[in-house]
Amino acid sequence: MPDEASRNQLPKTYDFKDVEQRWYNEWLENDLFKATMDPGKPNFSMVIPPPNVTGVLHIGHALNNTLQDILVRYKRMDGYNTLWVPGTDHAGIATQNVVERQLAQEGLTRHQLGREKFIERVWEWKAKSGGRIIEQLKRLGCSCDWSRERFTMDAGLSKAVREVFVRLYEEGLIYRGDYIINWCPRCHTALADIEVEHEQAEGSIWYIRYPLADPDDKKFVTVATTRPETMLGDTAVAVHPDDPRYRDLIGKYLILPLLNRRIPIIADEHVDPEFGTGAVKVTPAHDFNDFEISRRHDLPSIDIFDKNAVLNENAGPYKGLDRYEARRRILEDLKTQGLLEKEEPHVLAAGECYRCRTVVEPRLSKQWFVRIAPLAKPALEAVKNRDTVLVPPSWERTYEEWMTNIRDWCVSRQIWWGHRIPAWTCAHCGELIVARTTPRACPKCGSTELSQETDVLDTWFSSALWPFSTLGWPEDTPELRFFYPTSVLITSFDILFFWVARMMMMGLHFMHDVPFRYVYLHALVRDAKGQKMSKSKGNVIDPLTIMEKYGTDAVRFTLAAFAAQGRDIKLAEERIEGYRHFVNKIWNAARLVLMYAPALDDFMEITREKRPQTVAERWILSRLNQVVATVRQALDEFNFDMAARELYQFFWHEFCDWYLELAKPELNSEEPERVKMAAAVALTVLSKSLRLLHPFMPFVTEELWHHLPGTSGHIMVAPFPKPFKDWEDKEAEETIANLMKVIGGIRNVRAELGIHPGARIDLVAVPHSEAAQRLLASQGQAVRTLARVGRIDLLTPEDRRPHGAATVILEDMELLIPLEGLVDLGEELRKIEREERKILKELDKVKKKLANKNFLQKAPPEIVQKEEEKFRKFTAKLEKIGGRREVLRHLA
RNA sequence: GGGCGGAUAGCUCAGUUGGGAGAGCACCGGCCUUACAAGCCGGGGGUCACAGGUUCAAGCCCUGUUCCGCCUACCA
Repeated sequence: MPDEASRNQLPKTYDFKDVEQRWYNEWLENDLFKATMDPGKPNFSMVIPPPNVTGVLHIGHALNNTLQDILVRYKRMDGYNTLWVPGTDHAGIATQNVVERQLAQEGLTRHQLGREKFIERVWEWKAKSGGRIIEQLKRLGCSCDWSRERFTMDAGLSKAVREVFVRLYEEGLIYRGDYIINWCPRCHTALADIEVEHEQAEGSIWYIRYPLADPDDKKFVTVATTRPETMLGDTAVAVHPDDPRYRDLIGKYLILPLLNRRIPIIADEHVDPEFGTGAVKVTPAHDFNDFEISRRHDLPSIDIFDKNAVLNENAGPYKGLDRYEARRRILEDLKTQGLLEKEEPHVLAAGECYRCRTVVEPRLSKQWFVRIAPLAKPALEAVKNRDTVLVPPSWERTYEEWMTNIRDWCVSRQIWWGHRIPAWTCAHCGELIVARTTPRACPKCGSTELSQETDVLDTWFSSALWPFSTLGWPEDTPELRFFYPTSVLITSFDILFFWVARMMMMGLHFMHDVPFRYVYLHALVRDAKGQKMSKSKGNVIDPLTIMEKYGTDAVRFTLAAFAAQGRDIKLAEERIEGYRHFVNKIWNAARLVLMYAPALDDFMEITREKRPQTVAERWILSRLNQVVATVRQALDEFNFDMAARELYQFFWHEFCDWYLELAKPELNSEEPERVKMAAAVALTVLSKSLRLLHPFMPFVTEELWHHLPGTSGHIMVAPFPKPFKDWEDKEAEETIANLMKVIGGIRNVRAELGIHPGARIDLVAVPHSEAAQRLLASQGQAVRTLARVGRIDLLTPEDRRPHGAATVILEDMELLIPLEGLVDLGEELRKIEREERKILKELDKVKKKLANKNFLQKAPPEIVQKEEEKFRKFTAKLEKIGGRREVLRHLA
């Protein structure tokens, strides 16, 4: 804690460098992030979307975790038991790839190392570099309960995975079977449908002739295909049963070119006679549709690829060729034999592995699947009846669409890093055993020769359990009872299906309740031009670099201010620079307020008992009140951008630009009571603003908090401001609004006439109402200070106006600035005529409305009243402008 | 093919029950005014994509069109 002298003396600019580290450590040392389980308080809990252990903090993480931290800090200050569970994901394929690349540098493959040694290597790597992203989250200021950090491969979480797998198997919701799946020839594993990405691209479609085995009037059937190389695995050609072109051929045989295999012509409803030639080659082992057809017609499957998508012995002369080389050769050979009819351009969307971008190969193999329909149904219902609310709600339809058309989930992966599937096969009798613990002997035949399934589970299988596995499930822990379901999940929309949907399914199935009450889906961070950031494009904004450069608070505030619902964030470095200026503004406002802190002695903040005196004081407190309400509501509704903008606008343009300027005369007054009151109001607004800002900018607010008089403890656990009804003051707001018009008008005249900002000018004011008189009487000091006015003379509307004066005309007031010689009366006349025309136009619109009977009848009375008020104001202003115009015409 | 979102100032975007078009940045002009030049003061700039409709009243609601994104899909 700073001593009294340093408390009130701040350096001129804010240096975030040492501050950030210092306060983060202090929060940690004081256990301020730790969850409490006080039964007397409401709960707020979140689980972090676990970043990959391999990961490095990118701008998407920065956004995601900033938003979570804002919410959890807000709730913590607002008196909730808060729990934010952090952790990382083992990211099977990605992590395995990283370690394999390392091995490759040593000239090794994982196969040379063997499974156990390889896994050891991965753990070693994880111990050494796996914590990097966690450290980076700390730099971002995240207030996670680090004592509860979890990893998806931890013993506890692994136990949960086994429990879930076994239970689902016992319930018949997991099965093993030979099906066609997406195979990545580079990662050497099966992928789930959702892990395959489709990008449209220009390609070709080839028309190939398959000769009839017994030619009659027809010699061949032409098929169209985008993948000629798969013809080696063809076991039939299908046509639509009603297609007149082919009806007679059904049941006959074709000779598959190149391999000379006899294959039948079959009839299947699936074939679209309109497309291509209406005849489809059927390759059951390498195409999803063809696989379905083959099952309907009991056709054989011929796998022509090995795990690298290189042609195998079933490909005859093409054995050993890579699939693309094979395609070239096959097309060449067909051409030579006169069987290639034509090639046409064709748009297609080949599937790519989401981890490595290799084109995937549909492949028939033995895999494990989760039967999804029974799990998806309740997950769909939960969103429909709003047990879980998606924000923004536009995602509901997308979610529904996906949940309705979802297919069974392939969960087995042919890699080594992950949760090994708890299934064993008996070498003796072939029995399949699925068990929580390693079985010693086959329950059927008693043999001890059991071999465990070598596949591991999809990483998303374990992350689907995250909201309850991290809280201790399958044990019945106090945390689980206290914090499940979690309050909110904040994540990026692109993992809605990968992760959110699966957590919904698993949560409902195993916990009998949704995993979270709200899901807030934020957008992607793109570059300034709206392009996705990528290393290859070189347009990446690295959060660590910019945090280093502008400070963490500026980065966080920028991300929050741009986090509008349902829209991508286009981020440019200039934005962050702009918000760094805001951080500095806060710093300097605090410096000013603290200069007057000694005057406060015991008085401190404004409370119920201490009533503000001046109109400005009443005004700023009234505005503060509204801001408190707005910020709270915005955060409650996940409108982070609105909350941030409101705070920015209020603090800078109302508190700094107007209140502090208006307060300066008070602060420098000879009367101690006035100084005290002004300082107390300033301190109150500052203190509450800092608390409102703390969730967004934890560091600078904490630093300043400790310099404020009368504070204790840390701002991160100080109460979040609540609105205070007594401070509402519409009258003060109106007065200050009018004062701003007066000062603004005079400043405008000064600027237009090129009067030096330091020079004092005199003012002649003509009030046309009592309110105007009161304003001039009570706010003369403010006008003199903020508009650099010397004398203020008052005239009545009947008095003669001074010659050669610039004019400002308000609704109930004329302001004249006598500047003989400086004012070009001709220009002044033109200006006033311009203004007159503008008001006439406005007045015309109002008149039309008021003349409209329908408007008077149907519009709500308060709107009609408003229009009448406008009519009155415009007329009054016009009258004064007209008078002034006449005067100027005579003079000019 | 199906679905979703966007089009508002030069740029990036707010505008939540329909009721006088806003902010930040950029730009122009003037200021080192004792908190802040990372600042202060002033200023210009918009047929709210287009066409209809509902309404006393539309940036906002409805219909259609154009353009731009994204997601999804087994026309080979």
